[in-house]
Amino acid sequence: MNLPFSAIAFAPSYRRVADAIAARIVDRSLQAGDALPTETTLALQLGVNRSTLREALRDLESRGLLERRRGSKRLVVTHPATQAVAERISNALTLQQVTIAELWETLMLLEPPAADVAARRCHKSDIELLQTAAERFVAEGADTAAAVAAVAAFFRALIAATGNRALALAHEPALQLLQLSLQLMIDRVPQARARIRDAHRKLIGALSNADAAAASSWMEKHIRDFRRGFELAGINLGSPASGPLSTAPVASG
Amino acid sequence: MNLPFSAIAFAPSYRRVADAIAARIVDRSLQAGDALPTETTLALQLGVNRSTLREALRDLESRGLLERRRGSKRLVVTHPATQAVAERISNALTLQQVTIAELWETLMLLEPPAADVAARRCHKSDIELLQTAAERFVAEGADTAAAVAAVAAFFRALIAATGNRALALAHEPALQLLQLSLQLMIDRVPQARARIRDAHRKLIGALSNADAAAASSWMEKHIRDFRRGFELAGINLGSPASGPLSTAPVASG
DNA sequence: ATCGCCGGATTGTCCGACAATCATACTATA
DNA sequence: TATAGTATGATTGTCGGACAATCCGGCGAT
Repeated sequence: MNLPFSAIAFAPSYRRVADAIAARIVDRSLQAGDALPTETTLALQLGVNRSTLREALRDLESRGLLERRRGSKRLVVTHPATQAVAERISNALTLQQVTIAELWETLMLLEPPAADVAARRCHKSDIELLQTAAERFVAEGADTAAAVAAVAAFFRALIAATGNRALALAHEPALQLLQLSLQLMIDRVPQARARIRDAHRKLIGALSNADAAAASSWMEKHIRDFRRGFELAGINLGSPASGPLSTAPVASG
Repeated sequence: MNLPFSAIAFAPSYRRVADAIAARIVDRSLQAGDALPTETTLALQLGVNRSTLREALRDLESRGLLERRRGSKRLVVTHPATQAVAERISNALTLQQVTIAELWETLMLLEPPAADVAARRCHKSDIELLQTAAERFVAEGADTAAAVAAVAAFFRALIAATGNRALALAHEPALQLLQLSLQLMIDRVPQARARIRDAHRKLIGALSNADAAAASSWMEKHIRDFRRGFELAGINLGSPASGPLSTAPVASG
């Protein structure tokens, strides 16, 4: 019997350095908002060359653990923002060619019970956010992209009303990746706008009355409508969703 | 009236380079599995210095778009693995100090309807995976960590049975981050093992019979049990969940 | 207090270098 | 012939140093 050797792992130092810094962010000995020492001193402290350190910094930067304030030189410690993390996920899903059907189903599973929870918890301020999103949707006449953004904002506001950040992160990718299809749908299906507007109103009403059951069922109808809209618009539900895979220069603010 | 200037975005070239390469991976002109050119030629092609290029490569590497095969030098194009992406999310949630209650609630919303869907779709092979996970759970006597891993594997198998990858990614972070609490719970609550075992059996039965309603309701009981277990174990549901924030050296295989 | 200016500090980018390691072809040996 | 050993070249990881552009903070003038 030959007992198998476990492959020994050797990490190059740029990765060890990155992990060392990451560990200190995660265990909060480096607080969010703190400015990192300068590259030279950091390299000196860690005993590596500045080039090596910089490779590690790029790693951390792309993990969302570090970021550079606009128009500033120094790197500051940050915690990854929901939006940024979700974008990463969206990218991953896009690359795996996840279908529109899968994304829709995810929303279908997630949002109705989320609406239920939101109805039990939401405060006045949450309602107001929903209201403004709904109004923005109605206000957008020609600009379909803006209208779709308003729809997404409505969903986000609703999830925010649950106060559950894990939930927010879970639904965000589906939201991001469906936006293009949604836009196409609204462009092609004339009655979509009215139906979405109505759904928003009903949902706001249900949440205002803390009527969980109503909120859930309206949300279900709302999302089911999406699917019907997709079909009416001739969108192939089996086709992979392409999200905002724009690797556009991010103006970090 | 002063019309606001939109802040002009200037991206340093290491980021532009990273985005350029990322774009070619996303639009599949660089297929997964392809080996990248050598750093020198790549730097030459992109018109930047090798040091600069390497910073970009670290970025891509940490996005999961590139990886280095074990014991090899060349970087190859990859698509981010679910596991890796989920780990990123878990890290983000940890840093935001998401509470155990939030994670539990996410599972509570997600899994029952997922079980419903799974019951309608799952094949024999899916059932077998569930079966082995359940057996592994029973087999693990003393090793609580392994038992918890088996529980997680059961959940993963169930979500896999839905055939929905977006769903898989959505529930993964909650799964990862609850593992520690779950372990603690199983250690402290004697009857937990038996209840989990029973839940597994009932779920497998429901899925075998394609009984969606039963699957959903058993799953709901299963997860509700977790909460009761947490309370019995004296786990504070309001406390932030600390996941496997190990920045341990990853032996990429 | 606000504005403009200046010197030092810091980052972004480049160049060149070298040891360690990997890939490969070639050779020797059983 | 198949396996083990050896030599050679290519590639990566890491280093040191360099320099322009830009940011920061203080100082003086208004």
